Amino acid sequence: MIRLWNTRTRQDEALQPLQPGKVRMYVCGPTVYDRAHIGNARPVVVFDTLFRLLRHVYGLENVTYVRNFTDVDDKINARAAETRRPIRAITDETIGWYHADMDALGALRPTHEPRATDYIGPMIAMIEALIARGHAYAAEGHVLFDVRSFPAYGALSGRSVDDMIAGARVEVAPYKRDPMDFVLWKPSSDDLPGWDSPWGRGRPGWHIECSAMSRELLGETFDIHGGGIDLQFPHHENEVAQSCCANPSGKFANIWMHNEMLQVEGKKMSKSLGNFFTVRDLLDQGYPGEVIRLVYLQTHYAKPMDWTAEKAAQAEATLRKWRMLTAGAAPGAVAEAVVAALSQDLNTAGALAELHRLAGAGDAAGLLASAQLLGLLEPEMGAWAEVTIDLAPYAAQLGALRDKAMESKDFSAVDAMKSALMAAGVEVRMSKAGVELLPAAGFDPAKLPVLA
RNA sequence: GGCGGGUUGGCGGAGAGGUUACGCAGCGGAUUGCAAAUCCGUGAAGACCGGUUCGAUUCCGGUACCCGCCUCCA
Repeated sequence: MIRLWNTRTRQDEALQPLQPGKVRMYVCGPTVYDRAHIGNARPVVVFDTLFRLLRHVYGLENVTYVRNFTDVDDKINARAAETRRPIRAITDETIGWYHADMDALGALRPTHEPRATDYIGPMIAMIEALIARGHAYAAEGHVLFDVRSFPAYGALSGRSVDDMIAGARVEVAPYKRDPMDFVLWKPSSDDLPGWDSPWGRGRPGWHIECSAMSRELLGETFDIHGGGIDLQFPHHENEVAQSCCANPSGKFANIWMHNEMLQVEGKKMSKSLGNFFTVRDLLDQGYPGEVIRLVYLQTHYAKPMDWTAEKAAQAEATLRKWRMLTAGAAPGAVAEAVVAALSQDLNTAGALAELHRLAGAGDAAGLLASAQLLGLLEPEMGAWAEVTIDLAPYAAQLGALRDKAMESKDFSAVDAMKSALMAAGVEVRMSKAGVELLPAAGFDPAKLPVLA
């Protein structure tokens, strides 16, 4: 039994699939105009982990996961104008980057990754239905959603239309009936991408794509809708309004899940503070994707997460240890305690504690299988931890120096070499049995001492 | 101003109304030429003020501080 915190009802609820035995999930994906930053990656890892849990519990073929690409947006248009490149070239390239970067974090590809521009027809149809039902109106080439026509508007994010207007930082366009009315369709000038519609050549507003694509691919109602908490308002609120008003059933997503934001070294990530990183930046700096993933999993998804270099170093040390312990082992059964922790509102930190327990008990098979449920210790993600250089000659030389020193009682040469090895991130183990060298956290072959 | 979230030991970070979280670091011991690794043992917490309770870090109320959204940037 999987329990999840539903931000819509503000309650902890048991996941009871609307179609018994089959789970359908929709997560808001990126607007593709630039590299994904590490904040964008958090929902990817969070919902990938949920996807993996769902597949484990319900079976691979019984979970449908949809994550969209927003490839029509004014940010993309601006990027195209500024670089003088075709829009499609920018979105195709960015999608390629996104795939490469998220793959590196061990995120499985969703079942469907629809592009908004492939669903303009369904969007137009949905907008027409909203007009026909009296929830939207056309004005000056725009189509707007009439928020006063949907009494539940604001319920998802816990606001009321009147409160929001009191806050009054809303753009009041003359053609709006109510300041909170939002755009479903807007006109495009000749230099902007546009599609023919009953309201003239134009393009969709931001929110309608998720309503249209989720209905096409998952149906009017589905089980889980996810995304960052920053999307709760207005994006998700507007999705709810559109879908509930356009769908004959009047229903939409059952459980809403929102992940909290990410900070860097205790501060909001921003370009002005110089703490803005893309996933690719971190990968290029030498942080393995698996290490980044483990850092993410250490914090419960509903709490703010802080990215720090210190955490990454600890995560790297942990993964090295686990990889060493499980080297050559075949995955056994996934530990029940790990599934139980994840089933409790995706308690990844609790699941990791269980992994530490398995490691402490020396259960390599259980550790491997359980870690892989979390997307860790996957064989294809372990290249970074593999020893690419043979340390045996170093061990031999250190051993020889040590043997000499045992007789002469002068250990200075041994200590010097040991220090050099440790500076290169090598763990030095000397015992009666001999000398053993292992790569440890921060291992850097370039720093190894020169052999005599 | 409106709405939402957070505050746990040196650091990170969970669960549970009463019994050891866990990881890293620390301390004592074994071991070691010295270390490392390993093993054994061990100290350390719940922002603040009230309330409910036999008992709260865990429930309720308030205060303070921090963060996010409401506005292009997640």
